[in-house]
Amino acid sequence: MPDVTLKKLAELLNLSISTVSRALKDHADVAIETRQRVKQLAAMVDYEPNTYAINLRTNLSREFGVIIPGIANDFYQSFISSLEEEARHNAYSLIILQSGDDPVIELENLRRCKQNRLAGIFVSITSKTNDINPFLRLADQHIPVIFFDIVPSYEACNKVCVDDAAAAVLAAETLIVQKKKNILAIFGKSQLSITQKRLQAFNDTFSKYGSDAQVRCIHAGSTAESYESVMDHLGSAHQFDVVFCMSDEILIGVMKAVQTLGLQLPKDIGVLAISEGIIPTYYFPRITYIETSGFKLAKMAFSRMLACIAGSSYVQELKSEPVLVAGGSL
Amino acid sequence: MPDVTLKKLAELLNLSISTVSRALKDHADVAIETRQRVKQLAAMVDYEPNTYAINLRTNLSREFGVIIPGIANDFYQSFISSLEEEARHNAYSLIILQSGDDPVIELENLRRCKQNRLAGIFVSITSKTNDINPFLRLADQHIPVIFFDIVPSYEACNKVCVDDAAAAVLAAETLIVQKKKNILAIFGKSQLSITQKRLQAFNDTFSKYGSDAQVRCIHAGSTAESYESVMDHLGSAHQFDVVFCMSDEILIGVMKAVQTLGLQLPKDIGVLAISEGIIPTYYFPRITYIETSGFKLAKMAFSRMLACIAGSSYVQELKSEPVLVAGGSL
DNA sequence: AACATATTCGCAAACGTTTGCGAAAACCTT
DNA sequence: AAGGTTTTCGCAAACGTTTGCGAATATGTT
Repeated sequence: MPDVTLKKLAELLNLSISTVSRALKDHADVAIETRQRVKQLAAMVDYEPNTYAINLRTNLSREFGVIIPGIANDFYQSFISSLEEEARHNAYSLIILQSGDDPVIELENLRRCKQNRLAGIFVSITSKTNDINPFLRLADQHIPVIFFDIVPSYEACNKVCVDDAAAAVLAAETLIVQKKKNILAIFGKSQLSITQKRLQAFNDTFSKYGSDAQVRCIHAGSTAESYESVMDHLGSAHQFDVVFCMSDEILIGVMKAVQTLGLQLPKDIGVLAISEGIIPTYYFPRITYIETSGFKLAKMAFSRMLACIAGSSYVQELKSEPVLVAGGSL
Repeated sequence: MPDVTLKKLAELLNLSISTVSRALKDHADVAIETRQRVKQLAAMVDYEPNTYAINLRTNLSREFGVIIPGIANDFYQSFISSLEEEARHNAYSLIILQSGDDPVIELENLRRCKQNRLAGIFVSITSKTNDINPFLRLADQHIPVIFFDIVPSYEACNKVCVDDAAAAVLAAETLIVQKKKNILAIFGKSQLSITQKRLQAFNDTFSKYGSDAQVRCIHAGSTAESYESVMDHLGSAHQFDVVFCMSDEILIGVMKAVQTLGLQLPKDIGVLAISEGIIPTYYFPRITYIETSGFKLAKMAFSRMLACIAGSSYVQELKSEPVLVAGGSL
């Protein structure tokens, strides 16, 4: 039984296509009993409206594009998971496009979003994206673009991201309250804006409170580098009482080192991280962390998207407030 | 500058719509120089064909649906990541639908796939799905369905999954070769077919080789349960020399317990897991595991899908061969 | 120069749906 | 019973594209 269309239904019912169409959407123009006849048959033969015809006719789409560097990341995972739920509840679907942190593929993905005339796009740009004009141009085509997580710096556009500064401040305050005096703080690649923001706010906070803590800041570009650094610094007779990790990636390296050295948390060393929230539960005791959850961000991004579709034309930068989740590592 | 269509191009060039359409796809019926004129203008004004019109006209789609219980899972993450790459290279897109392990939502998602007349769908069913007829009926609509990972048991359908038995056999053989004598083996929920297959093959292998190893099999339905079990069994003066984990979920619980008890790998206890491959790298030493990678599975699933679209009508059950990845935990 | 063939292009229908508008039929109102 | 409303429905155009077919023009052959 191939595709059943409005035309077929109309023939079967001795009605016109328009009447069938209207009946199915409870249009007041068609008699109640006719509506029921139509709906009954439609259900019987498993009629499903052809989305392509609808989208063509209405020039509207119920699909959002999501362009991200890569899906294999706890943050994007929770973001997408949450976004998909929101979308589904609003009868939208999600199309996932990975750019592999390659601006060329990213552009190609953007082209496809445009070609598919999607209802809107969520995008987390690659670390190498420097021209965001192609994105902004979509706004002219009435395709709203919401940047999230990794967002362009200066331009006027819709952004939804973690409040990096607030997270770092909260981390620093936590350490100060806990009276940690010798802190090993590990940050990511120094050229990344996220690193710069967190590092700056972290250090500023210690100054602001006039803390006398010794803070040793180092950079690690990967889990492996993070591991090596910690092995070096915590090797023997170290003087640190806590390690701060800027990200999950770094936390993993730190915890590997902790295991290698056979250190006990929090007796031998404390650990505090900024994290998406999954990784900290993998260890004992559970790591204390500042949460930068993709879930919340997705909700914010989605409602911003709906606002844009509804006509809101002004741009806005939203930040998700980080919270401290206490584990047993401090 | 709103949408530019073939008609607009035609007017601008003083050509007919058909000629413009043909020119853009290098049809031999249109003069070489005309083609170039057309293409040039099209590039200039950023023309993008309207996908909806094309799909409607050709009754073809370049989108695949992916229905999974939930995206927040390392296995699905690597599967989707890999599948998206394959899709992109073949000019397809991926629509992600989560069923939240709820058969009702799963059915709803299926309906949407049908409504969108997708080119095909990949589905990993929920643990509670018992009627797969709705899926099979899509085949009548010429929408190929490829089941992956969690697949229905008996019916004739296209399945691509991990070779559970082979993975368990390989695990058992590894333990036998390493001359482990006291084995604590932790499996998932006993009613899951994946658990049954792995448990059976695991035990059978010890029998087959006439091993004299003591194997204690227990079940754990979650990471937390896994943690508790290990705490009980490895608490004090235990006699085990190795713990086998059927899955990542279980491995995480085991490793938490190992950390809680302050055990050193592999000196105090050995650990072997069946895993997707990410989690084992989070620990020191890296956990030795049998790999059941989502990447490989995705490639297999995708090529099977292409075959189906190309007309292959027979169904097939494909299994991905597991491999042993040596870490330092044995 | 006459004809055949090749090249280049346009007409028009079709895909399945939505929707403004008008027509027919039914129902009131007086 | 005549006019006015309301209810119920169908006609036809439109969305942007593809494609079979035929027409017009150009090219080749004798």
